[in-house]
Amino acid sequence: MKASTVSSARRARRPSGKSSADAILIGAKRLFLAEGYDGVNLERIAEAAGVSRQTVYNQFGSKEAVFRSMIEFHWASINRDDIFSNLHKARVLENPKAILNRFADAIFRFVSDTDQIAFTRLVISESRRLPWIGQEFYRLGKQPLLRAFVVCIEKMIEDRQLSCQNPELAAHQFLGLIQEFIIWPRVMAIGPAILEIPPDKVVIEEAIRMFLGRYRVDRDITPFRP
Amino acid sequence: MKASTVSSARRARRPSGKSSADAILIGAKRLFLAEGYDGVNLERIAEAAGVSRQTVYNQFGSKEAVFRSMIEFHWASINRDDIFSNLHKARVLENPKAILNRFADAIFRFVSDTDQIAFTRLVISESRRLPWIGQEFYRLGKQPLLRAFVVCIEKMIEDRQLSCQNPELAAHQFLGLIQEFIIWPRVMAIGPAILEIPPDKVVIEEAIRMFLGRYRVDRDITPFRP
DNA sequence: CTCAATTTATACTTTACAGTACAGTCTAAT
DNA sequence: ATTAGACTGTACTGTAAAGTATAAATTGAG
Repeated sequence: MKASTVSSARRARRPSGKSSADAILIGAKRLFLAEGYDGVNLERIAEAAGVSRQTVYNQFGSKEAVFRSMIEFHWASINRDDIFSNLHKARVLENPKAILNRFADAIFRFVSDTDQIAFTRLVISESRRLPWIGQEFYRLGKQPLLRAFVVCIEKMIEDRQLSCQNPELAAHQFLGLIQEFIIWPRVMAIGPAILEIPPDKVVIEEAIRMFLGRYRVDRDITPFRP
Repeated sequence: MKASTVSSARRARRPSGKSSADAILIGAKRLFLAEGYDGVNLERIAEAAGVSRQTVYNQFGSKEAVFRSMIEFHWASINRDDIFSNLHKARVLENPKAILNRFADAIFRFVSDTDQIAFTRLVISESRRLPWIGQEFYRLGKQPLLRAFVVCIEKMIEDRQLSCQNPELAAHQFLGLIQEFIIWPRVMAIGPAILEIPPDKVVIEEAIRMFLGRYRVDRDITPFRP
């Protein structure tokens, strides 16, 4: 019943540079992170990519395939080395406090550079439908961060700067001390924070203080007291 | 086209005892917690409650209304006093270690007695659609627990058992030290854990040790060392 | 017993979206 | 210039689920 079957196919073979697949994934990532799997349909993803819905099907075959590719795309686009490579380069004689500070800094960069808050929400929401996404989240996200930190701790133990039986546990403890303030309040609450959280600087400072209060080796008789 | 329009309405006016509304909420809670908002339709909720779908509409009007009522029902069914009333009764001379242990215990009971893992997942998943549920979760769940704990800490400070400038921060720190192991791994991963977490006993013991290492007042010259 | 409230079964409307089909059109490579 | 392949617009199917309407049936209360 439509008057004109004319004027279709304004573009064929994407002009140049990026493939349409990339454009789709970029749009899909933004939309999925912002509104969740069920909150977005392929129409909108196509629109966001400046592409027809049919093209999305041509390239990926199904919505779930788009989602899966988007996750891979997300992890691939993170240059982990940039974020915490220098953790490994910790000089032997460096201050434990400085090392911990650097790790905390790596966490911050990781969180802000990689949409971790929205991504965490997505993982939790969809891990029932797609069990692998929780595992990938750990394998590609948290695990490398943790591993790097454990290595740091072990180095400090070797250097007799720290006394610690279980470096893995200690690493988790430090993480917990920070995430409780930085990550979870934001994951739980959309929009403005519900609770008053102290400024990041204080959180980190206090986490380090507590951590060292437990694991620092006392080089003299007086206990660690700031 | 159906042969018989006979034999309908097997029951009218629920026999006795609980109203059908309660049965619906109980079923809804189980299903929503297990499969999320979108994962369940009212047909199944009605079925789980042994009630017709129409009755669900008669009683609640819409799916979202069922969900909202289910959340209220959940919080109403938690007897907070049972879980951590004795925190307030901490005897003046009691050991800080014992008090912390009791708080950790309260967390455990809270988590296991109230489906907190599944519920947390639900809150995170649906707080975009329903922003109030995140706030309610904090107001009715975490906040009371935290408040009670802060009071404990302040009491210990008065008794000169602890030295602490910011009891609220300290409470969060202790929480973080425990939740990192007990809550979040389970929230992130459906099914078997991905990472090896130490047994709860160890986690709590180490959290207390670290907490006291930072905030315990030293009554003699020797530093706290187990 | 009778009545009114309540419940049920069934059938219907509406909406939303995944996925498919296809014909027409543009561009790049040969 | 021709052609192959990528892309588009449009229209279609199928399905799932929310929500509505209604007549029949049941039961408790008076």
